[in-house]
Amino acid sequence: MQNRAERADATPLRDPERNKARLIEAVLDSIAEVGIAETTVSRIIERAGVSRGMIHLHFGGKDKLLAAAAAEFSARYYTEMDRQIAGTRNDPAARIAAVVRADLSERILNERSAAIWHAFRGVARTNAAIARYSDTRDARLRSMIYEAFSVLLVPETAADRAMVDDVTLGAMALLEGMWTDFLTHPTSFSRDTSVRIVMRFLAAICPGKFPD
Amino acid sequence: MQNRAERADATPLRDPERNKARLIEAVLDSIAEVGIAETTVSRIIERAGVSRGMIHLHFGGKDKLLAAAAAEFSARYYTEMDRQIAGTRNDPAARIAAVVRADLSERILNERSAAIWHAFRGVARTNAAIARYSDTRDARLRSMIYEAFSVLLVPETAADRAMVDDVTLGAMALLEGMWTDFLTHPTSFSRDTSVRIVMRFLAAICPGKFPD
DNA sequence: ATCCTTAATGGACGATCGTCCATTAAGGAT
DNA sequence: ATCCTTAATGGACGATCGTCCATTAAGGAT
Repeated sequence: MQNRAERADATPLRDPERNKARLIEAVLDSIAEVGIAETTVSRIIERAGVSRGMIHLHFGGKDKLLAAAAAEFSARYYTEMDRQIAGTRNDPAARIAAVVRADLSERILNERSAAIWHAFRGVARTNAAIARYSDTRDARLRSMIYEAFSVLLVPETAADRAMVDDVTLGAMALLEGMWTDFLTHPTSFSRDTSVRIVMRFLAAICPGKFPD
Repeated sequence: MQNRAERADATPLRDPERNKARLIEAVLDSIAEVGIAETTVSRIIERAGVSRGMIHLHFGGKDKLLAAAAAEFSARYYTEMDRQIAGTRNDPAARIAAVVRADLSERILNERSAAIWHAFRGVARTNAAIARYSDTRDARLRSMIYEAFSVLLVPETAADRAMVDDVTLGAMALLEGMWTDFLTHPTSFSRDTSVRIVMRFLAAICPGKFPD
């Protein structure tokens, strides 16, 4: 290892934030590649290139590091979602289409993210910390869709409001199912086909609301 | 322990098939209640009420027992599915409706099965044996839906055949999404609402094919 | 130049984990 | 009644696991 004076850049030898980020990234990579069961402390620190004591030092333990990784994964989801749907606030049909395209876009849905998401889902029921961030991502997507349909369908009667609930649930289910299809059939999956099918279902159930 | 002559019933002291079944049931119960990570050899044998060596004796190891449990879970799914859709062979619309109702029926979708299913999904990517039986259940459902739509929509052109593919994928996605909704919102989930929404989406995309 | 806070290290530790085998005994075959 | 196959037992075992702390040293404060 070079000493500080010899290093050309100004990378400090000590950088807790960088090390925390490396640990979180190592956890997400490890879950995507070998699964949660094989994501042990020894594998994590090896990937992150840090020493054994650092998980306890910065996160207080392995479980809290996993929770932090779930939080980061969830935060990245809606940061990217917000970025992709920016500018559609005044057009609910365009916003719904943008949410669907974003949820199935390469930056949000890819082999890594689908693997991580389903791994977290699988343990969320018995891991309260992971469940919290899993739910957060979920609720975020749901409220976006719900708000947009509330504007698009201008519900007045109780039946109208039930329609907004129903179509929101249906849209969520379709997107969720497409993620699962991606996970289970990564080679035959087509991003464009998935977007098209979801939009066809939504257009069919809301006649005249989604002009081509 | 009573000796054989004293026991009123004829329950044998040795019964390998009964013990295998107990182990598989203990694994499924444990996964549903505490998750795969906590489903250790010690917990499994405690639930099953058998001795430590029996997993190795009857299954060759813990991993093979988990695979056998996944196989059993998958087999029960389509046994029950077949039972519920019996008698709809000549009416594709009725068959699709029956498949949807069955997939969301209490006997197939309940808190235990949803928890087990998502737990298996979460590890399938990194556990080839579990992936195999996960895929089997999946392919079974898909082919039932595909066959029914092939009859219902009488595809002649390439576009017609693409429609069958699309609506099959959409139906699978909707059902998959409803299972996830059940898992993540068990209290607010409504079986009837879910069936109704899936059927409304399918009816909307296949006009006139699903008479009420 | 010296002090002080705290980031970082890495190994020791007890607590599991799943495997496997020597031993016992059930229960059918003879 | 005796033999023989094999189901069943339960503890020993080595191999991890995650935690934690004594120690080192980076680097800002004085």
